[in-house]
Amino acid sequence: MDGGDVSGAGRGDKYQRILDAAVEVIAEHGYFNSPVSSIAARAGVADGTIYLYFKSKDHVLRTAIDAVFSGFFSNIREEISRIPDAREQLRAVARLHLEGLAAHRPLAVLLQTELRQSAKFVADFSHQHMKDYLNLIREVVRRGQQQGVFRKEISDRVAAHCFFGALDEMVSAWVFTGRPFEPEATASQVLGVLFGGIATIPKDGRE
Amino acid sequence: MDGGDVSGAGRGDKYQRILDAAVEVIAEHGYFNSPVSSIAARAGVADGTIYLYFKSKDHVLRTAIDAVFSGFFSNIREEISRIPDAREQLRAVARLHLEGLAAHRPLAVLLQTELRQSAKFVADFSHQHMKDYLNLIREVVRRGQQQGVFRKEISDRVAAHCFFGALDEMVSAWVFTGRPFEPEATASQVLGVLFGGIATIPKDGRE
Amino acid sequence: MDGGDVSGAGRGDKYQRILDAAVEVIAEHGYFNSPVSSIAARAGVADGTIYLYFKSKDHVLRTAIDAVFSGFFSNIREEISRIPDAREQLRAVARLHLEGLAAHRPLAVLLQTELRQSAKFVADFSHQHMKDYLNLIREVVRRGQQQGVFRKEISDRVAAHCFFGALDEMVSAWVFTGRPFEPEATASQVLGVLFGGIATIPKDGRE
Amino acid sequence: MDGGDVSGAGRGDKYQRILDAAVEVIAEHGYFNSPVSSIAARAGVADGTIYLYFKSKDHVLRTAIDAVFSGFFSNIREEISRIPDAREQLRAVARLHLEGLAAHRPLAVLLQTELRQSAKFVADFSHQHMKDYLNLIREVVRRGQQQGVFRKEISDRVAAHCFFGALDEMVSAWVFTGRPFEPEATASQVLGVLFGGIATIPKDGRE
DNA sequence: CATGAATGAGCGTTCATTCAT
DNA sequence: GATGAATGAACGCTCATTCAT
Repeated sequence: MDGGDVSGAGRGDKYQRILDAAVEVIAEHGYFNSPVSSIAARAGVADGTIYLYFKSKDHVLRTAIDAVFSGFFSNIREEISRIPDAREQLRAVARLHLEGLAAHRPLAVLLQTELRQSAKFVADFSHQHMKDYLNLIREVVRRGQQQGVFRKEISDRVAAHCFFGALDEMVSAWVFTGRPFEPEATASQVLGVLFGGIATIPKDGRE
Repeated sequence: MDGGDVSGAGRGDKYQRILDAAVEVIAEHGYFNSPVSSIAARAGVADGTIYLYFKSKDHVLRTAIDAVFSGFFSNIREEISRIPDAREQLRAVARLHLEGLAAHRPLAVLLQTELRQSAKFVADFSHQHMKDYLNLIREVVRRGQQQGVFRKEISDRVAAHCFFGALDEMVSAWVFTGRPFEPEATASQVLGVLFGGIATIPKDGRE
Repeated sequence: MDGGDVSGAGRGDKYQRILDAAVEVIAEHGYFNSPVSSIAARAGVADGTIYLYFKSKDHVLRTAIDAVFSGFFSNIREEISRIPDAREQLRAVARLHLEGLAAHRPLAVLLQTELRQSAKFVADFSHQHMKDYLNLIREVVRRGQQQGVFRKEISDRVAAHCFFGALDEMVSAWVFTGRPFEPEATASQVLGVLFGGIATIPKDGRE
Repeated sequence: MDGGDVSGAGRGDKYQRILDAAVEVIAEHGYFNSPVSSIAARAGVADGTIYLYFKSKDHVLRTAIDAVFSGFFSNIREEISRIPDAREQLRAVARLHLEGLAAHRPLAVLLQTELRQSAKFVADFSHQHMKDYLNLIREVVRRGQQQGVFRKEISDRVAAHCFFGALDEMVSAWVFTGRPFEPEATASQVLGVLFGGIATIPKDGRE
């Protein structure tokens, strides 16, 4: 495009404005309750303009989510690559996950809601992102097991799901309640639970 | 119009058939891709009949979900009340949670997807169920802490979220991948992680 | 046709009313300039009602035209079957063709215009009807040649096209000018030209 | 900007390129399925450029057709003026008509289809051309009647319509079937039918 | 002259809901 | 109660046309 300025109403940054508007509007009302006209209005463009940049309403949402995941992944991978210890890697993932979403609530809302829509939408599209993310976590878990810092008797798959599920739930709780959210502290607490476990006496799965 | 709700199982089984049909159809195609006429057809009733029992399409879904949660809760509460040990109580919750959903895939699909539609829907409606469920888990955690079997230094809120999030994620993984699911074994694995933690050396949050 | 159902706004004949309305509206404004809403309004039904009876706007037009052709064909075939002489058969075709269209101007307009739309529409659909009609005429021509009443040295294909083309043009002239039309007299004149030819001296193709 | 095809093709031929592109594109997809942007793309100009030369999409098509008819007429008039015999004049018209369209299939398609779009379009616009053409033919017929080579008892109007209708149908048959077309031979066959008639015994309108 | 991004009215179609039977 | 034909508002999307560059 042309050199876009940030001059308020914006000039040449329609593409990004549409993406942002879509995330906001859909986060507020849901995908199927968000007419294209609402997204256009929020973005400050005409309805038809959206179709100059995207093939369909669907495509707008997919693009927005793809962009988020891409940025998210490359960010995490980069940070992780600089950390040798698997425990610290997992800690970094937790922090980045929570910080990333805490920084942009509409996005978090969207990820906790629309991403889990009807089978078709999720299966065809966002499921791949989920798999990628989970695989990344599994790798870290396996690395920790090789390093001897994570217990070998637990499944890396299950551990990764528990880890992701716990983080995801913390975000959901925030998103659906709206209470203040402190990503750093939350990450710390979640890791406290997941690393050390809930039980006092190492009775379960721990001899 | 409807003059209140149809008390109990009602006369004909149409009421229940509509609920079942709604769960199935919506699980397959999603809420917004499930015309009322499809639900009616699946239930074997006329379109208009649905409005004799429910005041809107929305109401059908809400009622179905309410029924599920109610049954789920009373079931869990009853089972738990017979168990003295908090660890065993949590174990029972995990088992019932996974078994309950494993036994009825369409329901599981619906809970993992449609329940999280738009923030508004969740906030207005299903969030209350979630809160009830989480409170139930928190109570168990606190009981365990009093009993000395769960570590006192972790937040019961965080522990409950981690526990629920982990279970939820296992269901999601099943729902979105379709791979065979063994609730008993899965419950056991999840508890292995959550009770004992991932880490070997009690470094984190554990002295 | 139209002079029939004057009985109030009509009740259960919506199917036919939609077809009639479609023919009228499309004849007046053309297929692409006739919104479904206009057809619905003319038929005295709601927009959505049209989709209870037809799959699409396209389908309405196809159905109308199919009905016309079907009625037209069976009518012509029946009349022809009772006539032994090929010349009289051709005469009957001409008369029925012109009378049939003269009796329902909107239909004639539609056949002279929309039926010849863009390649896809014509090729896929109405072309088959045309072929059937032309084949019927060719058969009559061949029969006349066998009977010795039509010249053997002319191609039945070309003769049939000339015959149809001449009739078609007479209809077009009427449709586009709006001048009064006498099907009987016109048929007679056209046959006068086609049977006897234009030329006085049998110079051309006639020895 | 684009630095495209500035070479050779010349500067100011845009007007003609747009007309040609319109004929091609509309012949392929029909008027209403041919966005202005497609015509512009085919012509190698920007969408807006079309509006520098024409005041609407409609105007492009009208202009193209006007040009065709004008060229066609002046050509026919000139050729005819050099021929004394009315039979040969008619023969020339048939040949030029068929050759002219055979030489440029997109144009033929357009004339057989889009020209007959809606009654309104035809009535408002192309009908005048048709009338001119038919009058030209009628003149030739009358001339032949005066020369004694055409039968006086047939209406020049009807004869002209039959003649034009027959030619038109031959073109339609070619356009809609796509079979190979030999204008010279076809003209000859059509004239064989129209000059000499179909019937053997001069029974009809011929004593 | 030429561009092509932007506009927004208008389209075909769907579907939650109503109501006469 | 039960039906299902009928409604009409609302949607996603297209494209003729304009206008700042």
